Amino acid sequence: MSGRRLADQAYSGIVELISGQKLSVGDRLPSEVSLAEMFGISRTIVREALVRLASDGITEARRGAGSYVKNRPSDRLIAYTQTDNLSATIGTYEVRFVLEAEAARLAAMRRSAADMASIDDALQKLRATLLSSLPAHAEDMELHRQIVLATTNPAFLVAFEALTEDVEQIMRAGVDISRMRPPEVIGAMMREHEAIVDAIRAQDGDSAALAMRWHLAEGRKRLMP
Amino acid sequence: MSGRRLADQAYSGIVELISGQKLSVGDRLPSEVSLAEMFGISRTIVREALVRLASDGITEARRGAGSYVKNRPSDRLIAYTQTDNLSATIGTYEVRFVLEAEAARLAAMRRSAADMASIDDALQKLRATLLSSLPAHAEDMELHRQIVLATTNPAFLVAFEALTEDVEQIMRAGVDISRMRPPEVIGAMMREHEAIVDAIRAQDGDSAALAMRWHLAEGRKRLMP
DNA sequence: TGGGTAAATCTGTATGACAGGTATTGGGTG
DNA sequence: CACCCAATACCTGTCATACAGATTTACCCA
Repeated sequence: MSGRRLADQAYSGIVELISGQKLSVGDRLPSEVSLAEMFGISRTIVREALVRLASDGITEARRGAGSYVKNRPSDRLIAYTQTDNLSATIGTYEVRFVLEAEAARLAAMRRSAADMASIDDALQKLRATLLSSLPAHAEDMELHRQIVLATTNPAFLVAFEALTEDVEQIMRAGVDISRMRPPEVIGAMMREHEAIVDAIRAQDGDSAALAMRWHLAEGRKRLMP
Repeated sequence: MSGRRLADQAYSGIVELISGQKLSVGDRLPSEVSLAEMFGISRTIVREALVRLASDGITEARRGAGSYVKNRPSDRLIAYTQTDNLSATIGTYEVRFVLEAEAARLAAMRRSAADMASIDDALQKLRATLLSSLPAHAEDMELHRQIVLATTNPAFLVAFEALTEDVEQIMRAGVDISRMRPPEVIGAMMREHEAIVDAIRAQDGDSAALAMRWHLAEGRKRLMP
């Protein structure tokens, strides 16, 4: 993938160490010095990889004792990064359907005035960017994010951000966004977003969820004609 | 919270630096040496914090140039770590309702024979642990995980794991699990899980989703009597 | 003014060191 | 022989220093 930095290679190496063979949950993995020798790099870099592994919930470091396997990285999750962009994107949409539709419903039911202002602001910025024919992926995501925020449930945000990080990784890996926005589509995208925002404004949960589902379905169609 | 390690403090400090003041997306944050002096720690530790920030998608490091803000951490996400355990758990359940219910439906529709075997295996291990009156949180989560895996959609797993990591962090922070498992509850938990698994076995999506919703609702009740 | 080069700055990586935990071993005692 | 405790080896957390390679900035010359 992007293994330019040594720490990335070390990360992958340790993941393979865990996933590939006998290390199961609770097992101790080799000491930092051993890993450094194993991969032919310095302990500094091994530590960086371990920090990320711990941050990803795969390992857990115990001071004075060692690093331990906390959750085995699933083979399918690893395979995800090797899945072709299109099917990965489709899979992501499937989750967004259930997650964001419900988020839109809750947002409609709970939004504060301040939330509504943030959503309107994001919508306006999206409109401006869309009309200028520039890539608007960031603005699009920001609007969705503001809607998720309005649920006042941080757990929704956690799940949403895990997904978008994924999407962005896919995008970075090569999906051409600009291709999928012929001029006549821009108006449709805006109308879809406006329908969602209007439903949230009207505090109509069912309509918001429906509008979000519609919007995501249309978006998926645009990706796979 | 968990600020025992210096890198955690540095992480929070940098987040506050971005979130608290004028740093917006695209801005460069102070150099590693500056940050080290700022927090009174070594550059090594600053780097660990930056590695995690980059891993979390908040910053982006450009060799020779500096670290840049990629996504602003939302204030509510920060507040999440300071939310009391109970309401955070309830918030998580709200998301699990929509996410896992749909995962159960898809699992029922798509499961392979191998998936079914993994689910049965996880169920059996959960039963054994429950009957021995030991903490069974790990086994419980593993069963849910296997169900999510059976969707054959890695994006579901991404969202699910982001949530469970969160849940475990909450658990680690002090929720007493054993308290909430008086003997008469064990049978109920098993019946709920069996209902889900049976529906998946019968490839009945609606029943699976319903059983999962019921199970999560009961679980939430057990947490907040 | 414009352009190109040199200097300053910054991240990526390596090495060595020490403090303060944790696990283990081995010896002493009953 | 079994058990408890202390010495010891091992490990992570942290710091300081150094240098290579990339990038930005500054300056000088044309």
